[in-house]
Amino acid sequence: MQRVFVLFPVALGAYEYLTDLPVQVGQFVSAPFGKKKALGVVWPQKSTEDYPEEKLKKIISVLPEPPLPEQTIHFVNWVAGYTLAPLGAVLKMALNAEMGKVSKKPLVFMPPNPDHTQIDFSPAQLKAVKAMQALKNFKVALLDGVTGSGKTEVYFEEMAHVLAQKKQVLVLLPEIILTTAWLKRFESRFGVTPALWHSALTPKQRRDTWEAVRNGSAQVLVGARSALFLPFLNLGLIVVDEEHDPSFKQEEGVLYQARDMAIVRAKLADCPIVLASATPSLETYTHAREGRYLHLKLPERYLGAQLPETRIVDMRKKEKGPVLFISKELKEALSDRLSRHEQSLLFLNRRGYAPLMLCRACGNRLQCPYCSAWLVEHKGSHNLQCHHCGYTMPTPKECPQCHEKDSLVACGPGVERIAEEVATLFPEARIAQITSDTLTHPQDFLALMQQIEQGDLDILIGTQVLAKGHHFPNLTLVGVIDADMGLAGGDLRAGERTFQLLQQVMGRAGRESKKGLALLQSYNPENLIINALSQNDRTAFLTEEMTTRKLLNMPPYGRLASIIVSGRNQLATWQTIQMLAKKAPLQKGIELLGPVVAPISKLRGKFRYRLLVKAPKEARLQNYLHFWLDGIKIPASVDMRIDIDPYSFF
DNA sequence: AGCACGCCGACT
DNA sequence: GTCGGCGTGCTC
Repeated sequence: MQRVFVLFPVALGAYEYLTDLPVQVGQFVSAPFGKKKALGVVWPQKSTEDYPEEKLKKIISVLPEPPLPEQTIHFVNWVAGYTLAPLGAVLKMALNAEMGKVSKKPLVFMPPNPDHTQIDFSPAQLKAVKAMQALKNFKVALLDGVTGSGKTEVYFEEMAHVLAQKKQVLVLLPEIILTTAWLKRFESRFGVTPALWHSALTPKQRRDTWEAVRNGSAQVLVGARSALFLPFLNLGLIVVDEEHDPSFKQEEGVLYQARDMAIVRAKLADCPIVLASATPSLETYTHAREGRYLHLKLPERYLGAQLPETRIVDMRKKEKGPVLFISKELKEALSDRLSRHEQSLLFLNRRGYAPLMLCRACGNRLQCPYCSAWLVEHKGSHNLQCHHCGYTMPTPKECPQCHEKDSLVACGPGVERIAEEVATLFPEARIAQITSDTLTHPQDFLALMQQIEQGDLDILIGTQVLAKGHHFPNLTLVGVIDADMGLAGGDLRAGERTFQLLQQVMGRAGRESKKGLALLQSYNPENLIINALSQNDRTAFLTEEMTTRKLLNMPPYGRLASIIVSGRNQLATWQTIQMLAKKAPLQKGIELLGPVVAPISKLRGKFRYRLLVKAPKEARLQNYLHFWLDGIKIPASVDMRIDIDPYSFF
């Protein structure tokens, strides 16, 4: 009889068991757990012998399944240690498949052919390819190139190089709905489609893909952030495309930044990792500038396509009239494109018709019953929606508070309202609204791309789903309806996000031989970010942002952790966070900010409070948090979670 | 009295 | 996560 630890895919730590079976670390076992039996993994953890042997239960059986690879076990341990999430919660991400099941007809992944196509590279591309191919062991490379500079072809070449060595490649992309265009490019380069990992897979696809990654038959796997936890045996390269994209930060369950964890994963595999972006995150850019990352630059647009001319439209000088959201300049530019049969894109990162409904009679603002957020009017679906929890109600005919009839007025614009205005200005134009409401399936996206390419549409009006990765050869005008929108709120990364998003959107204009124009409607035309965008001066933005962050000891020059406490009982929740704040140990250099009410103080019926821990870069932040929080009991009705390197301050 | 529901702790 | 125990309060 020996004592072994078993970790289950639930938000707990490993538990000790007795067994006389010959078990190895990583093997899947069935064991009694609580009132039931459960599937777990034999975990490498030394027994302290302090749990009485007579209380230990026995492992029931060992599954014939091959063991979880050692690197995956190390990775789970590392991520749990870093994020302070329960070990089992991290294991759950690695076992996101029905373990133990065997498919009769498993999915077969054709191997990608590294020599399927040969590409003619520009000198800059060739230089980047050569530099990457020289990397043998762990190294981070930033592939830094403007939209259309040919980053994808460059990292495809590195993938081909790694595939030729019979090693696996992991590609992380921000949002899977956007990958259809990417997959087409992959297929024309490698002759086959790669294995995919995303939330919409069926249980069988999930199981088969998991197994194909583990046994090495899936040589290239493309996925969203959770693909990082797949059991690669023989990983030779990781690519994180659009590395700056905020969707790499997981904001639910285990809170982690997939780009950062991907670097750790590459380190464990001792292989190179490529971070690709036209607008690198400040973190990545700083590492590259200070020489820790290899900085590969692709300065020109491939085939000489030009960047758009950019102008700020000062909305403060807006003329009086019935038209509200589209300026005279933008209207004229739209009219120009229509007469030349070229396409235009109007960008507004807000779904629906209006972000707020207000009663003219009593001043009531219609709010979500579960969140401290306004309900957004959606005319298309005749309802009001909460964009935070998904609550919907039919648009009322009267004010729910004072019952005055027809007193509700829509305040502010959403995509639907812009579309309405465009339809009034240009009744003959063929318009499409493009948001996550209208694009739920990858096929919809593909169909839309086709419509755009065939020239069936004149004006596209949409949110950030339009921002990235697509090549619209006849699109020559981009109008940003509200360039200031993302800058409000004072969140640490508001400026960075706005710059990255708008730079990407503006890059949609004029990608081929036709020169594009981008118009930025702004009420803050002197704002540094708006100016940097209009001058296409990334360095100006990055320099200013780095100076500010350095001055305030904010990331990447300092470290943050957020402690979020939430619960249905407002008083108990508030008392819990106050108690936590009171018990915070003093440590030189570590600052505690708060407790404060979270910016969205109530979400899905739960009240939320937050403490921010600010520490110097070299501080042992996790150790500090353990020292502080281990052993503190909080009421079961209150949830506490820790967000290391928080992105959202909601 | 009977039971539905929500809270709360245990899980080796 | 998932279970059971237990207290509260509503209904028959």
